[in-house]
Amino acid sequence: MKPSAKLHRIYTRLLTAYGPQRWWPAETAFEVVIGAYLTQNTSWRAVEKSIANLAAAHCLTIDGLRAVPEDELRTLIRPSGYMIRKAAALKAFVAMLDRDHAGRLDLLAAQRTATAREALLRLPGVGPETADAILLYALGHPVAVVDEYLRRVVTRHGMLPAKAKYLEIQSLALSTFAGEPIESHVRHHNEFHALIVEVGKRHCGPTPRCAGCPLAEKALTPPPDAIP
DNA sequence: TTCCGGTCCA
DNA sequence: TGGACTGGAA
Repeated sequence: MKPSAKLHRIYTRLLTAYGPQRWWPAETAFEVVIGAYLTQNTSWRAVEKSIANLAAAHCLTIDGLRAVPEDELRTLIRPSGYMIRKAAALKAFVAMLDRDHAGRLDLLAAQRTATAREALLRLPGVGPETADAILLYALGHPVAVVDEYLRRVVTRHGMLPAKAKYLEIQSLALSTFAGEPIESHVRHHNEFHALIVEVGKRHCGPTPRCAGCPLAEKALTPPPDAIP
C-alpha cells in the first residue's frame, strides 16, 4: 500500500477509535499562539497551569502580553518550564506583530502561507513544528504539523525510513489529504495532528506500547476474509 | 530517572 | 548531530 494511503487509513482508524479531538483547546487564536510556545517539550498539563496564571493576570491577549514586564511573565509561565527563553520568545512574537502587522494577528493570518511561515521561522523560539502549529491552529492555514509522535508512527509503521526529515514527513502528511476537497484540508490536518498526539501519548512514546493500540498491525491490516 | 504536543547552537 | 535549556509529574 502507498504510504499516503496507509497514513489515510491510520487517520480514519484513529478517528473511529478516539473520536473528534476538538483542538486546539483555547478561547482565542492568540491563546493558541501562547500555548504553541509553552507546550514545546512540555506536557499540556503543565501548560494549562501557565495558561491559568496568564488568564488571571490578563495576559492572554496581545495588549496584556505587551504590557506585562518580562520578569513577571517568566513567573507566570514558570509551571511549563524554559521560562527564560519562552518569556523572551513570547515578547518577540508581540514585537513582530507590532512592527510588521499593526499589532494584529489577523493581518499576519492574511499573508500567504509561505510568507507567514517564513516570518514565524525568523522568530526566536519558533522552529518548524511551532510555526506550523501556529499556522494551522491559530491562523487557519492548511498545513500539516509534524511532531515526534508522527515521526514515530510513520517510521515504526514503515512508511518512511527512521532518519526521515521534517520536510519528508510533512510532505507525506500533506499528500495524505491531497485527494480531499481543498476546503476540508484545514479540518483534516487539525484533526489528524490531534489524533496523532493522542495515540502518541497512549502508545507511541520513546518505547512503544503496542498492546491495545488501534494502529497495531493486526488491527490496521485486517485478514483478507474480513474484507467484504 | 524518564518524559513532556522542541529549539538552538557548537 | 549531540547537548543544553527549565520545571514538574509519574
